[in-house]
Amino acid sequence: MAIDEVFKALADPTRRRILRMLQSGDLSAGEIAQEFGIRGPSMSHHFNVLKHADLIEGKRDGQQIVYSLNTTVVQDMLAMFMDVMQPKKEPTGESQ
Amino acid sequence: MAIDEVFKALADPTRRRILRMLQSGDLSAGEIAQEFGIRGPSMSHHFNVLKHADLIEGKRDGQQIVYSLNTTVVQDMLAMFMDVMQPKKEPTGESQ
DNA sequence: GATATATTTAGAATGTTGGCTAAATATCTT
DNA sequence: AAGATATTTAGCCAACATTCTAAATATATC
Repeated sequence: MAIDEVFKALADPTRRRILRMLQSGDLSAGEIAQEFGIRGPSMSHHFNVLKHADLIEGKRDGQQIVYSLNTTVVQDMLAMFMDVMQPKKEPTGESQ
Repeated sequence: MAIDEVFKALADPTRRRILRMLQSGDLSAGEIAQEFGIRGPSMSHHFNVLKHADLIEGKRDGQQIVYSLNTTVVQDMLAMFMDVMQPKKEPTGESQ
């Protein structure tokens, strides 16, 4: 887990939002992408950054890639931190 | 406190190291800069980013600007987080 | 007030990032 | 195996970040 990668990954609001989405459960690339006004390839890039930071993990399930949070101690702290800074919402939670 | 500014500020290893240095007490711009192989103006830029993120505060004392951590709740969490990720050292602590 | 020291501001150079489109790959269905 | 759907890879470009040098500002000292 390269600390530099983690902080760089967190520097982007889109990626932080992806992490927050995954806090409520696993989601496919498409399900995540849907919530953003961003094309697939750009989303794919964000997934890659998060994977390299070891913050998420992707598993193929049929045609889709299902992403899940890597919940190690550090990443739990991170989740905590992100909750303090910006609580996640219930319904179609969206802000930043 | 703009969350986006905070995460961007933390994205740079030089700035994280500045924060860690200040965890042990206030330091002047020069004292901080001394520890890095980076010119004054570049350091000044980093101080600015940290100030805008409301993570540090600078007060003039004679010819020098003395910087100190802004220790609010969030920033304490941040310190905690950074300690987990990368404990600070005692003597001429350096690694980052 | 002239000179020295500490820091910042301004502006340029270079590298990185985040978005895009087009094309490739993988899987599923017919 | 042809076509549809989901995702990634490759390559491009504009915007932003990090560093630099030169010059400006602020304070201290002679």
